[in-house]
Amino acid sequence: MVSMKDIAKRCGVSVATVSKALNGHSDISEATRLAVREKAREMGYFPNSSARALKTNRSFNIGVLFTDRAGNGLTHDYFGHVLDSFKVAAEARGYDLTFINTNRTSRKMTFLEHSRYRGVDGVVIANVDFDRDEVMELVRSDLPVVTIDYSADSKPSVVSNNIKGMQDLVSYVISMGHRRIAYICGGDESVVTRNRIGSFYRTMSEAGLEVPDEYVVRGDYRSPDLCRECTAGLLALKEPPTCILYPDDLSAVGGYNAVRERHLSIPGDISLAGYDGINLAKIMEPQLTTIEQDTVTIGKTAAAKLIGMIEHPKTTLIEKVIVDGKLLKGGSVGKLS
Amino acid sequence: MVSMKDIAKRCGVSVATVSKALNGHSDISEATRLAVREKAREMGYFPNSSARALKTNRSFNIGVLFTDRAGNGLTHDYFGHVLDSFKVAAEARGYDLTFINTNRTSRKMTFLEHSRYRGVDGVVIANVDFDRDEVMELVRSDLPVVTIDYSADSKPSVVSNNIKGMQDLVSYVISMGHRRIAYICGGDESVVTRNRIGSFYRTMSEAGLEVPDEYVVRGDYRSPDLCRECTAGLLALKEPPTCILYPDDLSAVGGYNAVRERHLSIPGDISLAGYDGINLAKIMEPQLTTIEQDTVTIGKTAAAKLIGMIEHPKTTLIEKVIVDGKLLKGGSVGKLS
DNA sequence: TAAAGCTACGAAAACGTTTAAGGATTATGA
DNA sequence: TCATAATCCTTAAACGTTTTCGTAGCTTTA
Repeated sequence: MVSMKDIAKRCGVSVATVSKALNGHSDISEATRLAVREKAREMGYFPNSSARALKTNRSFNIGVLFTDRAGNGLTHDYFGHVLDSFKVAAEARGYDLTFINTNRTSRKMTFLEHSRYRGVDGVVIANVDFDRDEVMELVRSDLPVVTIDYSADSKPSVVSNNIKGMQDLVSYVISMGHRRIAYICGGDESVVTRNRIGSFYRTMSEAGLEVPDEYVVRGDYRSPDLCRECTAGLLALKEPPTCILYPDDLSAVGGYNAVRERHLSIPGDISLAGYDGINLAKIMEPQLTTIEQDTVTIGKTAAAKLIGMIEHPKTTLIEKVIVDGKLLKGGSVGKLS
Repeated sequence: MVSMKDIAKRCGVSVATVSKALNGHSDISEATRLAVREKAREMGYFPNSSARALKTNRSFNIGVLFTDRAGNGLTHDYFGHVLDSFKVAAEARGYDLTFINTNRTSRKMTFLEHSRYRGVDGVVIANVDFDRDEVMELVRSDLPVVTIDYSADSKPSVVSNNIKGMQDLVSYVISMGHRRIAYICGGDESVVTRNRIGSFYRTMSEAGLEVPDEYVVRGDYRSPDLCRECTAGLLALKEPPTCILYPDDLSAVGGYNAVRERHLSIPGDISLAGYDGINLAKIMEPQLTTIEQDTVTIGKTAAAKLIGMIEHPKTTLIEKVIVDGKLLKGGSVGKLS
């Protein structure tokens, strides 16, 4: 590897001059700056990130804490897209991404210890169990952190507007003539789940519609099988709903299956709607009505916030940014006369 | 951050002794070793990875080069699972993962330059365009590299057994009584595509079956829409196939849609089969017959190979490891009398 | 009792950077 | 003409490790 020392030798200047020339300090003449930069380019020089990090305490590396029940959140469509967008935005500003959600190492480090060990400049957290001590230790630390779809007082966050999303979806379904609307909701106690349930009830109530208790059942996220069962239960009611809402698009597939097993048609006999707007929703037949989350904006905004905290800690607000989703009208919700 | 210097001070020994005690060198007495380790634990010490990397040229960091046409391969179900498995295996051996497939940085680095800049110990490459100069530069470099689903002479690789997979699938379909089998294949010129096509023809031929030219059409990977069109074309033939194979499971969804649009039934009127065995395949109705790729083994093996190259360069073979998939019999392929 | 060999530790250099402080040369001003 | 200032560069220390080499003090051996 070619180092500054090599460039210095070839240019006949000191290492310090090379450093300053490359970093654009003002006490270097235009002539040497150009000469050094040219030689550096010619010799294929790139800085050693470890040395730089050691000296400056800046690694230009961002820690990623993404998990789901299955493991690392890498196989999760919605969060995969969010991460993707985050990555593009971060890289455009010179940051790389390193996973810090170690599954099991020899010596056990907490997430915070791992972050310090790797010297990351900041951490983005999404889709984890925020009740875990380890996670809260990180959130409460002095490290720049941004959380996605969860808000802590101490750190900025980017959250999807689940209240408005649910409201838009339910309003649309009502506008299509439905009165008996059921909701298979997520199985956890997260803010996301609570907000969606709350918004569901409120929107229904504001439209003057009753929601029988048996219309709101606990399903789970990304669980087509469980949601298939729940759907079967709803369809077996003596007064079944005319439309069923699911916690996410993947779960809605379970609904499609339950309906088809009974040789019913969508949306002729029953209407269904999902949430998230992943690719799958667009290729289902009939196309799934859903709320498309703006993963690009969420990821990009989170990256901007985190890098803001890193580079301008004084002027970056600890705020909660709310990103709206978009109603995607598919054929899965039919018009009731 | 607590450093070795702090521990040294508290223990009344030199920094060198602390380093050696923590790293288990033999020229340290049992007594001091224990004392140092205890203090380190007590003070919450963790090494500074930058300093260590700078000194030892070992970062315990692995570069990840995963892309797809859409971007970073993070939203790709099959490779997402492979990466997931790789990650678990690598972390168990103390390695972290950093992306090196930078989309666009201020100063443009090649993948190799980026790898050296970050000082990664090795790189895992999957699902990229291996014809790109940048990729081949990396593959041909002296850096430890392992490739997935592609083999270069100079580096070990882990590849899915597409030949056997296709053979198993086609044999099964034939055993179900099908004679007129069509194949919508991938749209690129990759080894994966070539091997599958070759295996398809060979298996058909060995069974004494003809394959009309119009039965093999160019689709594309993960493209339900294109594959829906191709399916429509096949169904419109004056002698349509009784079974259609797709390049992957997602694309098969396009097939399902095309069939349903025509009010035909699966597998009553037409049988379909996919490839990959992603979660989606298991929740489709009827369940999709497919070849389930062993993503866990692929990822785990790749990690073992790469770490082998890093830690024991002399004794690690530059070999091609072939991992078999598993036939998953769903209801989408029916029995023909 | 002296030479040799161990054992357990420390001093110091090195990895590749950044940066504060200082020094040499030239330009400016009275 | 001389002090002062500005410009451009160098020296050296530092970041937190690892590792080579040296050595003090002890034990063994003959």
